[in-house]
Amino acid sequence: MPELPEVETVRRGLQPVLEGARISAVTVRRPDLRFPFPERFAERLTGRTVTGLGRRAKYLVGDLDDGSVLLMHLGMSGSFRIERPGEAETPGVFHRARGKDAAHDHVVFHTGDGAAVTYNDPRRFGFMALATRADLDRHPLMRHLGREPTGNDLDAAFLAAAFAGKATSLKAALLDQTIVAGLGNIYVCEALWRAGLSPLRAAGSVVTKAGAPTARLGRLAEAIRAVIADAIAAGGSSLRDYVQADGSLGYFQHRFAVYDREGDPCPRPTCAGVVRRTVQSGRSTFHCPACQR
DNA sequence: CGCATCCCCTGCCTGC
DNA sequence: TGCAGGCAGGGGATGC
Repeated sequence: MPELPEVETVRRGLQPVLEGARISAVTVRRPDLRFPFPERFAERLTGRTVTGLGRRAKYLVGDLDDGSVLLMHLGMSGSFRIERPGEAETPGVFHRARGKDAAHDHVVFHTGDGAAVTYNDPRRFGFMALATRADLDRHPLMRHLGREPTGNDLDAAFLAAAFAGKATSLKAALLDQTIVAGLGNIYVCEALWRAGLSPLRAAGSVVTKAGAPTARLGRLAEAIRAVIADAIAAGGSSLRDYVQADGSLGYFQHRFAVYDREGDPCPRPTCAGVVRRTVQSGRSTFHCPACQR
């Protein structure tokens, strides 16, 4: 999927269209995404006004004027596009550069002022759900989510407590959404490279026996926050097959330090290592064995 | 409970 | 050029 920075960028693109807008109609063209749509999904949204569009981890969270909440997850391949009458797609919102076949347009939200917001998702790993604002934190999809990687509350002490005693790898621990909510495969690889830590190392091994935070964990927390903040600032385009509506590719042009760079020299100036690909939990890991220990 | 594996689904890329 | 196989941003279900 779009990872957290991409979801945040999508949120910022949709916000001006959806916030304050009345939903005049909802079309569900294909009901079998990752999970079935809630009962009477379209009816429950129609006529509502969107009072706010937020984000929690990789979920878009739309508040409605009756206290209900629309949760949207983009899965691996979900994207939105905006169409207004007599206007091209709105810059700043990602859409797929390829494969954005109308066959995969699964949901269309029509607003009172004539805009259409279409959800497209070829792989159908995305989904939508309804909740209520009052119970949002207790909702099954939200309840177990861990800390956001965007703020200062992600620090060494928190990671120490979360990693203490864990035999699982640092890579797997950082992908665990109940610890840090919103990190995905790309940014975990990048953050571990920035922190100089091996993804293969046991998570518990970076915590002292007393469970006290280490300097390593301080570097890791800082690296995670920095990687995410940089990607959001750059417009979140980590995905080569996403473009902004003006055609620019954004952040992907930077490429990454290690992600998808197997065999390339490690970009750290003082390092002579070569980026290596391994598989952890069935997913690719990229790291430099020379400077990530 | 912690942890690893498998799977959902479609499209793109590589190699034969 | 066609086709088979591998791989992809996520994360829930299952089984040890």
